[in-house]
Amino acid sequence: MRATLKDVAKLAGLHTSTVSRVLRGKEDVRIPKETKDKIFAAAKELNYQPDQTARSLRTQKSNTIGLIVPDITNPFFARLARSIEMNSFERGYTVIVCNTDENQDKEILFMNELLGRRIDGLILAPVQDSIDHIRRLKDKKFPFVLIDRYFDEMDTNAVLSDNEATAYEAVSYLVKFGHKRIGMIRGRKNIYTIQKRVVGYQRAVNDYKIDAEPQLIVGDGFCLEDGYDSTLQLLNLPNRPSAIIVSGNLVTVGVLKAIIEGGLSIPEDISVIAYADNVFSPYLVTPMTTISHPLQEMGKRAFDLLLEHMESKTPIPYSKIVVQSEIYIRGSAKRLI
Amino acid sequence: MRATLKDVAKLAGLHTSTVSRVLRGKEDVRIPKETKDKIFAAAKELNYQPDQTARSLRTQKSNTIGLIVPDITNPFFARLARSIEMNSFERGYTVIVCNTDENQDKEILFMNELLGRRIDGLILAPVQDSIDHIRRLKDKKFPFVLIDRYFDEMDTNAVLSDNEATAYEAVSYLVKFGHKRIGMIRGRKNIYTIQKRVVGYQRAVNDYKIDAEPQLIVGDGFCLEDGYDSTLQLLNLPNRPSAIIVSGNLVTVGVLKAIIEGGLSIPEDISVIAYADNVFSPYLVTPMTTISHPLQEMGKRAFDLLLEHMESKTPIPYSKIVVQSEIYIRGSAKRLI
DNA sequence: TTATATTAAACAAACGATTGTTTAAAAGCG
DNA sequence: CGCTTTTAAACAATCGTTTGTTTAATATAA
Repeated sequence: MRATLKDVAKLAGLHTSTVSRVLRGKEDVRIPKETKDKIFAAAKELNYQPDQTARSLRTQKSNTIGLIVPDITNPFFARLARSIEMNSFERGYTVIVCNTDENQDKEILFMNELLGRRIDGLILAPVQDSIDHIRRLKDKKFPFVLIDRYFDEMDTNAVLSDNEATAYEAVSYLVKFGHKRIGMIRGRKNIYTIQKRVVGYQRAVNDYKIDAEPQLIVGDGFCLEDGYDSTLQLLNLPNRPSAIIVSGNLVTVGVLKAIIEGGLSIPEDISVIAYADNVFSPYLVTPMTTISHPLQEMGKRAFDLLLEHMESKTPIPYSKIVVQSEIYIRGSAKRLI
Repeated sequence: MRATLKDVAKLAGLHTSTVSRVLRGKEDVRIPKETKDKIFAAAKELNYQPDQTARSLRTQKSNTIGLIVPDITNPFFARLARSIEMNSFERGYTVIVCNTDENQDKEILFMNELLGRRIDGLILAPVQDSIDHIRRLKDKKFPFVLIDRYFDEMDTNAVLSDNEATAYEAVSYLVKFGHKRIGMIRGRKNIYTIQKRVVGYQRAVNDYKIDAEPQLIVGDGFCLEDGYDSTLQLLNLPNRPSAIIVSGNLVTVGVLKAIIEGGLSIPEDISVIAYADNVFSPYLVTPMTTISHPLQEMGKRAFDLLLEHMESKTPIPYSKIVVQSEIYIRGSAKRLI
């Protein structure tokens, strides 16, 4: 069996309280070096390791945070998770990861589970089909930060990117290349991120007075199949767009699949700009022009923000951090003029 | 504050022990429906949720497992993690994920941290620079299963694929296409998986009596840069190979980078077969012929195996599960004859 | 009717730490 | 020397559950 404080105390011939104090080493109670040495020696001999569950129970702090994302398999969230995990561990926190699959029920289930495990804080990319459970979190002043997604109607901590701006920029870029009919494959409609992109797209379309048909905006999901189907929809339009803007790593793969299967090529037949974050983009059939996120930074800032809220005794104001995305110009958008 | 058992008990006018028994609902002690209802009502009213840390302390079971992988950002491990997480949650377990970055010290640090948190079991893809800490785990009969990697000198649970066979097969395939000089970019030398692939490669090279120079085997890492550098090494050989077999998702990207930058193309100038598991493979500059793993199955079997060992009171024999990898023939290997 | 069996629920001791409070011994001081 | 102060370490309560054991009340049997 694992050695407990009591074992160490017995071996050192001291009381558990003394051992605890010495091993924690926090208090300014001066304890003779001799005693300390005895305790350290005993702890070492027994290979003592404090029991986190006992400690958590007593201190009401688990040194654990939850991370709820749609799918860790998506490079976007994998890299976010990676950064969060690294930063957490540096500060003595451990991360429990949950995948919602964009399923609202699962998200709520996970949240309850995590809360039961007395996590100290939560970082989540919410499914956004409902908001009540998150409002409850806020009401009970539980520390959490949203990542990549947000509720305009609710003030919370969040780390986001400026999707409206980048979408506008993407359209501008294509317009400058002579495109007058641009499709958008949007990913899940309900998602904040996506809605902002649509807004940016629409604003640009209006500003530049290019084709603004509702059928040009399609899609409602982040799977490969969603990208595939959406692309087909656009391709089958009576007057098909000369370019499309697509959201999501997997969706982009679906787009490629549909275009290639349709015997078309990028950018000769159709131009593509993708919101994507993965190392493969430059090496695809056509090197993909992408809008990408500083994921490592986003992860770090999310954790730092969470930490601040977890450690503060008094409520502090929420922060909405917006990071800068970047367009990586590669070969998937063709100049028409 | 969060409601405790005591609160529920008070509201229901009963003792905590009774409440606990009813809420747990395990024991066959028959309790009047009336009493039960009172308790359920009270629990519901207070929105009672048991405190896992307290429960863990008492029951000596955390319902948490650890997962230590090199890098969750690598699709290989992301998909493994995903599968493990899903299966775990279904059985009431939660997963703490740690990334070692192939750093042995980190792995040991994580292991101790996780053990302190009283995880019930561990799944890990070890760094394999040392073995003592794992032997200790085994000695204390702590339930764990290795995934993708193994120590030939130590009998443990593991879920693996047959790397020697697939490497042999890959060489055979290339030989049948007329290749007589095949390079291997191996990834980290120390890793079991890699060593087996090298063995398979060498056996095939001998069997088919094709070029067997030691310089044809290069590389010692899983980063993009490792792939890049290794490719350059092979390309700069006085007599460069007509094909290469490469290990790792990121390494493969590095290979692509080097080949493209060198003004060469796949498979015209050089053929490539990659051990890779990602959705992009079919849509790369050249659709990549890959050897891929049933990752979902591997994750599931690893968890099931772990569960079996966690739940068994008596020690049970270790299992070494070998799953079937598959070669996906795409366009990156050229027929020379 | 008394003894026994059954039922329903309370009691109380853990689990392994942390931490406010107390005690006992040693040191300091006039 | 007698008193106070300081130091060193023990005491004991607590965190929120679970679970073996008791108790009290009721039902059953002889």
